[in-house]
Amino acid sequence: MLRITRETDYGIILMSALAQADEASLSAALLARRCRLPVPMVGKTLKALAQAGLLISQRGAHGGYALARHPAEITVAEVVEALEGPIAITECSSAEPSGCVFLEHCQVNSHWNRINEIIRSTLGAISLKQMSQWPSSLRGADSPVTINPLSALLGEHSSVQPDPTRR
Amino acid sequence: MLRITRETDYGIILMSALAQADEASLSAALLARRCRLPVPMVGKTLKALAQAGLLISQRGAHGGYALARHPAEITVAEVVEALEGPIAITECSSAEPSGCVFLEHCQVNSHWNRINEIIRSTLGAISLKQMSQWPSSLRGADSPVTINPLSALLGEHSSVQPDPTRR
DNA sequence: TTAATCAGTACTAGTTTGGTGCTATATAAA
DNA sequence: TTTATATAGCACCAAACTAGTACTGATTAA
Repeated sequence: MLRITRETDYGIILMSALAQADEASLSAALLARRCRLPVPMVGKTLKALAQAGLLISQRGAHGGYALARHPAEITVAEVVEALEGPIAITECSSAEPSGCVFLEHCQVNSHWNRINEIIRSTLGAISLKQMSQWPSSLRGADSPVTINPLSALLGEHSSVQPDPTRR
Repeated sequence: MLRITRETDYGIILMSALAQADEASLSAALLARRCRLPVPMVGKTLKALAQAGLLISQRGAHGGYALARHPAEITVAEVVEALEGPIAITECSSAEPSGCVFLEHCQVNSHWNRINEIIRSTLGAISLKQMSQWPSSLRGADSPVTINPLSALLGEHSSVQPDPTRR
């Protein structure tokens, strides 16, 4: 648990595929084939990403989707927030009022806010360029974000590869 | 989004209440009253936490629940995992095989594993004792966990208190 | 024996997720 | 101008999950 939705998973995969594609723009159908993902969901996901301004769409023949910015300047946090809304680990971590009248004597709320901030900045410290490269090159310092808890761990953790299956 | 369930939220609040209670043991009904949470959900949540070994339950009159260990030695990660199962930000980050046959040429999977590890160790670096204290005392160094991305941010971020409502 | 209290299970309404289908609109090229 | 190719925008659906309720049984102190 504590999981991103499958659509967000798709979103990251698709954006990564665009980041490392030779072509400037790719159609939804081609992207689906290249990433081996179901076509309808790919269309839906790309639409949402375009609406959020992370992709630029071109209609009509020879149309398709292209990254709106350089992959080093798009963060994982942006993609997650485009597809799931603001990152909020609890109801009370979100920007909108949650309607809880007990906040004033809630001891754990501010701690969750801090935890939320760490998660947000962790995801904000990883660029699409990094996500689109194979693990060994993750150490490259092309992230645009300065606060970077990720860097504290990179290279110190033995990369855990738990199981040989996906989806 | 990217949210813990409300039951987990309750779980942390309840464990924190136990951590700072004068009594060694509290009944579900009393805890519910003290935390202003719905009684049935409190009972359900406490049962699950006891089953996971984080609480010790005592049946019968004058029974109730008590922390199984010292609050400084119980982490937020443990509570989350007790109520939601293993922390896995994607299907493929979990320990169980996900059945995805494309893992071998999935570029983003290993990156998610690293992100997952950061989130897990962030939650594993925060003790119940810390959660049960008011924000200013969070800086105290009583966490049993050595790898601590939290420490990189503590004291540097201005505490954001977004909205005055909860639940 | 009795009242208090946890254990276990089953159930339900509502929401979210994952996915499908259809129609409208835009565009390049024949 | 027509046609094939694409995206845009809905509306819809089944399955799963979440949050919460209800009830019965077991345990224990007084």
